[in-house]
Amino acid sequence: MLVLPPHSLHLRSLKTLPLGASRPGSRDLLDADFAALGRPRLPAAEGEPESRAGASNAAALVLDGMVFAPRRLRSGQRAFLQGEAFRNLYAVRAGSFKTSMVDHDGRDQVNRFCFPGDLMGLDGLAGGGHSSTATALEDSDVYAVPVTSLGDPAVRDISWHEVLIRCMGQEIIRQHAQLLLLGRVGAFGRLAAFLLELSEEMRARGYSPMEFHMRMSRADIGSYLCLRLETVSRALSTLEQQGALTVDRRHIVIHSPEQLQVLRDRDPS
Amino acid sequence: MLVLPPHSLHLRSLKTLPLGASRPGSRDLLDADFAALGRPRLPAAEGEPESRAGASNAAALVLDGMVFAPRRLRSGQRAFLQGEAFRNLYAVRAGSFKTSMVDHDGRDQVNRFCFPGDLMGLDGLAGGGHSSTATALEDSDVYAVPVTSLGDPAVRDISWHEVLIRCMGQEIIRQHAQLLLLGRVGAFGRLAAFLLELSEEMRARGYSPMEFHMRMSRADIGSYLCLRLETVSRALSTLEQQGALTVDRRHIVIHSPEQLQVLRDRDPS
DNA sequence: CGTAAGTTTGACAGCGGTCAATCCTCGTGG
DNA sequence: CCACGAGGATTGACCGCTGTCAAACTTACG
Repeated sequence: MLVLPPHSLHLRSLKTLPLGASRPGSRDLLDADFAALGRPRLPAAEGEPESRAGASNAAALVLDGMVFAPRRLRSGQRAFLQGEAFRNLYAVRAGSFKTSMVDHDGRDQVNRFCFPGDLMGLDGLAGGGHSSTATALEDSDVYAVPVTSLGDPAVRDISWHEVLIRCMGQEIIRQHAQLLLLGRVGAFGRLAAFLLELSEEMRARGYSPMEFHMRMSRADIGSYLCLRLETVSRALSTLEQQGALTVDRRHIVIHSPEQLQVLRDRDPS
Repeated sequence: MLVLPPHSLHLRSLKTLPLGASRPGSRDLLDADFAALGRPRLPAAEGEPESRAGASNAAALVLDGMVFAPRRLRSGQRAFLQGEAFRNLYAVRAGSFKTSMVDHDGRDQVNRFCFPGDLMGLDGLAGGGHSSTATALEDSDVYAVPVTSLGDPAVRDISWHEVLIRCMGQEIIRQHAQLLLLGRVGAFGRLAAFLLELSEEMRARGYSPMEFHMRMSRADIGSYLCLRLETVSRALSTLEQQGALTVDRRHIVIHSPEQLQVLRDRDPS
């Protein structure tokens, strides 16, 4: 049985707060936290001996039993499905995901892209089962956090509730900001905002914010931004012609973040 | 000091769950719950004697002190402002509100319309103050629920946290559904969805779902649906010409909800 | 090597945005 | 009581952005 070190999820929940609030070196702390949750392992049960380091402190005791072993998901596999009963929240340990909803016609809308440290499945907390599907964009690892940890009197922990409430508040703000974006700007502004968003995710995880690899397809990006994939492709090509960035397949090199910011902030439509 | 009867907010939190889950007569219960919170009163402090009926049961005791007297807001006044420190959640007692975000240019995006029983200000729970503004669309009453009730050990109540988590989950689902709508259908489908949404709100509160008065302007509707006000006006006129509804100023009579459903569900782009 | 999936690019049409004029309703003040 | 002005709503004209359809190309993978 794995245990949750103190603050690990709490720190993660603060990840998307204004960066000024995070102290330097916080990323290392977070990585350490996640590493302490257990080594990556394959889905097949392996009896590898568990290192119980850190299991004996107080916070770990309070949350003991709340987190299971990480699960490895191959690209395209789903952590949970829309309509499925709500059993777990999922914390991304490695890799990336998209969460999407499908309507009765089969068209699906991407709600969010998730990276290490992100919590998936919050919509299930409304009580009606999962209302979205989480699909791995590459081979990824997730921690499953059983929902029973919320209702079980033995595990009830106010701080864990507060972490959750904070995460959900951030999710709500994220969605509002997305709405604001869609109402304010056209295809170029939306794509610029998306690229800057990705860039920020990369920076927050210690990768280069100026050069990165997108794991999602053009169709996924289009769905996320309420655009057709052709429009996304065209806008990328145009931005490349304008010298704002270089795009090779899914590899992006940003040359002028300033230009992207202008498109995001001032481009009417 | 007013007290919160057992389940009152909890019942409200279930308001937007699938209707199949709500039992008949639930609306009367909800009204009774809100009525028990206190009579409507003007903002000026009036020393009218407080009826303490129901104050002595266990649930009321647990939540005692969490709810203040309702506040009367005139049309156009704000319950809270974007950027303001987060001090209260607000439960609508009577009237209606819009919550909106403004960007650096002053353009504002309506996120949601709120009616009696709705909880406003959930975005403040992320920890960074209010990220939106709540504006009364008519003379309205709200209950202010101090955020201190969340952190104060004396008032800590797991069920209250769970109510909040459930409300936030529903808010997240609502936003996802809105995104799905925007990506799927064009102006007519969006407007049809909006009218059916309003219709459902009216039905849930005991008013006629086929004939009602909209308190929001065309500009507000357009902002909410990511459309210009002229497009909203045009679409309304066209729907009227098609016989789906009658529109007189802000008074709506729906003649064919079926036609609206078709527009919402099947109309591409 | 062949098939499938993803991407790019082109042509074209239409929806919705923009600008503008007019109308209507309501509140205010003469 | 009426005149006036402001804000909201409607309608028209125009056009540009983006969706749609289609074809060609590249890469990945069996």
